[in-house]
Amino acid sequence: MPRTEKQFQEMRERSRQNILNSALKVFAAKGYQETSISDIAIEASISKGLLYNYFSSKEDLTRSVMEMLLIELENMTRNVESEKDPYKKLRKLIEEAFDAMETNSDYWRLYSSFILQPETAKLISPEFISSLERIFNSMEKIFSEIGVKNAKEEAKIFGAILDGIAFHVMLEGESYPRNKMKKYLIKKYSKKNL
Amino acid sequence: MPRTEKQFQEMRERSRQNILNSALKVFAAKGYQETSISDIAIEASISKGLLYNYFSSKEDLTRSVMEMLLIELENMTRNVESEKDPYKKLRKLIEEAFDAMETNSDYWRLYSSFILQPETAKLISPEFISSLERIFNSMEKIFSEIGVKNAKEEAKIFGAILDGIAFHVMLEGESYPRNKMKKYLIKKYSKKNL
Amino acid sequence: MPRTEKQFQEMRERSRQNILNSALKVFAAKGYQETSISDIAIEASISKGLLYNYFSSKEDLTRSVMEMLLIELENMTRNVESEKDPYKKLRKLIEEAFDAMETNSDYWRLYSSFILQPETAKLISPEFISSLERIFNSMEKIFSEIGVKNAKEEAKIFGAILDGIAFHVMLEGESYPRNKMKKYLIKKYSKKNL
Amino acid sequence: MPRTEKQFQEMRERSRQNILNSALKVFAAKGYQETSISDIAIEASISKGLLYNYFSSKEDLTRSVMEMLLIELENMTRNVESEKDPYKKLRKLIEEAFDAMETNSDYWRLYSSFILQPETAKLISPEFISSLERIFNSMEKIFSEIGVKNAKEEAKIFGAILDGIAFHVMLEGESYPRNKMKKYLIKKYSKKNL
DNA sequence: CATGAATGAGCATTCATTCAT
DNA sequence: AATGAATGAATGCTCATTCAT
Repeated sequence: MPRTEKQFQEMRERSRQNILNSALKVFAAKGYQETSISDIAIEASISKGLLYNYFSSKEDLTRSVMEMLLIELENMTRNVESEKDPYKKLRKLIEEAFDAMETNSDYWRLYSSFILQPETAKLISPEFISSLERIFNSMEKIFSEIGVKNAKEEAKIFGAILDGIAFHVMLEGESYPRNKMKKYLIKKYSKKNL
Repeated sequence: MPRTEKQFQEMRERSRQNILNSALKVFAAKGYQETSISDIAIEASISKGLLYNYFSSKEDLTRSVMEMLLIELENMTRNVESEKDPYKKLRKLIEEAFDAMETNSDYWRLYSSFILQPETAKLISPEFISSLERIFNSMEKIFSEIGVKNAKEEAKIFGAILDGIAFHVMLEGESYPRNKMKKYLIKKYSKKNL
Repeated sequence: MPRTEKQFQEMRERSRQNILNSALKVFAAKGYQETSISDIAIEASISKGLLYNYFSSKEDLTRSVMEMLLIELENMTRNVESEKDPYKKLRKLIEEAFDAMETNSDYWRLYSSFILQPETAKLISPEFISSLERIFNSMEKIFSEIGVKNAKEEAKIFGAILDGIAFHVMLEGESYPRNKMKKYLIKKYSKKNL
Repeated sequence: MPRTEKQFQEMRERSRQNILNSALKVFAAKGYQETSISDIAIEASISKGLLYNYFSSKEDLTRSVMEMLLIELENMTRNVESEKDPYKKLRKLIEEAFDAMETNSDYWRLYSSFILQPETAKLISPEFISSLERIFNSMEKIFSEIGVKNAKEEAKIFGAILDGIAFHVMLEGESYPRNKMKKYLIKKYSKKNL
């Protein structure tokens, strides 16, 4: 009995996801430039040829990996929406950001380096920027709800603080006082101080 | 008759600077990995072989380029020391940072990507981190002079804001409201508001 | 439909042998240092890239070529073992050595130069020395069987004569009186004269 | 007062010898292929340019170095001529050969590898072969004086033994029983045994 | 005579991509 | 769909040789 069209599509999708996850894993571990198509095929336990059946080039694969990361980033901010209290939203944002630095530092590093390298930057910018705008907008709304003046600017500063700290953490590693800064930020952006 | 020792040294120094500047230019335009030694030699209008007369490897050249950038960065913060008034110091820091984003955005991008890519990061980290620490320390002193509580944390936040904004500017380019943010930050960190 | 595992293995083995034989040929004709990977690839009618699919480096390829030669050398002495009479063994050794000088002189030259050049010597020495020892041991046994006093030293001298002549043949080429020397040696090491 | 033509010639000759000795030293230490013109110029404490004032190419320099070695080799055998007794001549030849293996092993190795590598071999063969013939002839004369039958063949065998042992010593290094073999050969080629 | 900066062809090696099966 | 052998262009680097001074 031949497989149905649907089964077939599911198989393809699973295979595609397998490749994407493998690529992300190897990219994060070795860096983008140091990762060869071969490395990814091995990690995914498939042949190089098959990989080209799913992605037309290394560039195409890279673009898709970056889209994955983008979606994850958006999910992170979406989680925050479940909170009602805007102060709690801010607190959750801070906590999520610090958590990500801790547990997914390789991905953050990959993410940032994708953005900063001309070759990979050109693969994502448009989507990324609109995604970033959505995130800033939702932050701005939070500050508005709280009643902060200049909510737009404060949202941008808030975002810059989180990204700037992430950058410093990537740079200094363990020696950066992550915990102290997290607590300090939570206090600074609490009801009492805004 | 052979050239004098001094003549040779001058030739070497000129040639070395020519190569360093060319490398910086091409690295900034294309990114580190996409730049070949050939590209740099062409930009410098010399042969590949000659480049190796001055730098023993691509890594050596890269390290030297990064040292140039580091010195420039330190100069930037040193300028600030000429001010007496701590509020003016903060203002000058902000202005210098925004100026750098504007005029040297390629170099900033290169600089950040150097730090984020495993392969290039290892070439500079130690010096960079100690340089960063000096900068943070001088920021902390400024906040102390002003009398801000938690000067250490506030200095880190101040630095994170500047680097975070630089990151967002690299990302969004012209669409980022640099001027508005600069003014807002200057006001936020003025005597009236601290 | 993909090729079967077995088909791939056969392809690989054929290709590997092709490369090894081509390498031996070019090494023998031009010498190790003067032979480029390109030369070998051209001789083997494949791309340079493919060569690296089979051998991880020029060094690796060279090592494999030397192993081939070593095996051939051992086979030569092993043939001798089939004889029962120790005098006939000596005679056969002499004959085989002179045959090798004649038919495989390039390989002998390559072999010797491999051993004498620091860079290639390090690739084979251990195996070669133990192989040489085995050969000397079996020669010593022959002389012992014959009842020669100082069998060990006489074996070493016998080996030195063969290698020394080979060296002179490489040097003088056709002008060296190989045939006369072969006959003379056979007589010298015959039952009548020992 | 300008230098006389003669003084001038002497200076050039001294300079030339300096380069030749430096080249020999570096060739012997690092191997021919691994030695660059730069290495030799540094060893000779002169500039690369000046070296080309004395030798037109690396090949030319190499040829001259090999001629030096050849002359040294001939001197070695000429020393032997001072002895009257042919048995003592043989003994002295053996002793000189073993001494050379011990004290000048690097030069021997270089010498042999020169002969065995196609590229360098072509630079010397004709002179070398006639030199070798002279040496064989003088050996033949010694055996004739002693009254050995087949003096020509025995001379060739004697020479082959010495070269063959030198080859094995280069190969096995310290583990080769040089002293035992030297003594054994001296005895074997003494009045009592010939 | 003497210097060493400069050249350029050549080398070993890598890797994204193609393709016969 | 699936394989991995095969390609070829590109890369970092070396070095004999030349030449302006």
